[in-house]
Amino acid sequence: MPELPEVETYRRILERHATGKTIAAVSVRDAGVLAGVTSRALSGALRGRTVMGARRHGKIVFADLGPGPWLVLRFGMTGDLVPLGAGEEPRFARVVLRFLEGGGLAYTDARKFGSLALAVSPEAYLASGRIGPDVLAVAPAAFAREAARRRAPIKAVLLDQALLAGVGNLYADEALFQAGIHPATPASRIDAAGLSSLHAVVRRVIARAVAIEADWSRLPRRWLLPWRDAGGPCPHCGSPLRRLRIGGRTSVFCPSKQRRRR
DNA sequence: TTTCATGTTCAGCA
DNA sequence: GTGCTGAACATGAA
Repeated sequence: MPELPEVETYRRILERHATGKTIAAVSVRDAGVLAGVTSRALSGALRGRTVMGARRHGKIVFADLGPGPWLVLRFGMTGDLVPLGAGEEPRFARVVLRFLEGGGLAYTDARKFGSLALAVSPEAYLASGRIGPDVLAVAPAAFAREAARRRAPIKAVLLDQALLAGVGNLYADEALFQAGIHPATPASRIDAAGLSSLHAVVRRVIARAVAIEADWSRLPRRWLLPWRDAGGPCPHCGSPLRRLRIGGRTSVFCPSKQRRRR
């Protein structure tokens, strides 16, 4: 279940369960999740290396293995990172790492939209893809300036990883809900102050979700997300929530709180 | 059986 | 070249 808050919990899992440990074995159960590397090359590059730590940028996790290439983990729609005891192997495990000291980690991904890759460094990897600054790190003015020249719906702009890395479909809906902005509003129709405050809302929403470790049972009941799937009433005004397809993704919003502008 | 899905990428069009 | 939209990817769950 990976947007930035979920991916941050994966980073912590990696840090907690792998830091200081040495990779003894790499089992690729489905090479379909490997990007730009063969099973053999991945195993060769990882075996014998010690995990020094883990970084995150947007929805991407980088495992620091000391001198040599970094391991890059992306989670697609259904990726997860699962700590393993001896002999365990979860459903949908695609790659399994076992540590010399015992235990292991499984990279699971039912739909296989995620990927594992090797990179010279996080910086090199990010520069070669089109990944913008992490949403928790970028300055509001920079976001407002960029977004103001887009004519696409604000919802699509929030999801553009080249502009803001880390915002996904669900938290984008939450932020627009809290900001009172209709998801189909052309970004260029929102003034600078509106874009800046939207940016602040996005950061607050994502920071809060990180703080509760992306545990949805702990989401505030006044948020949209607990009610989003049920199509249930707006937690503020009771209006039936509405759904709309924007930029190929489903948007859920409150038609009364988020009025359409054009 | 059909529809939908927390992401990314690419072809095609204006 | 630029910006935008929609399809495709592979698969499980409702």
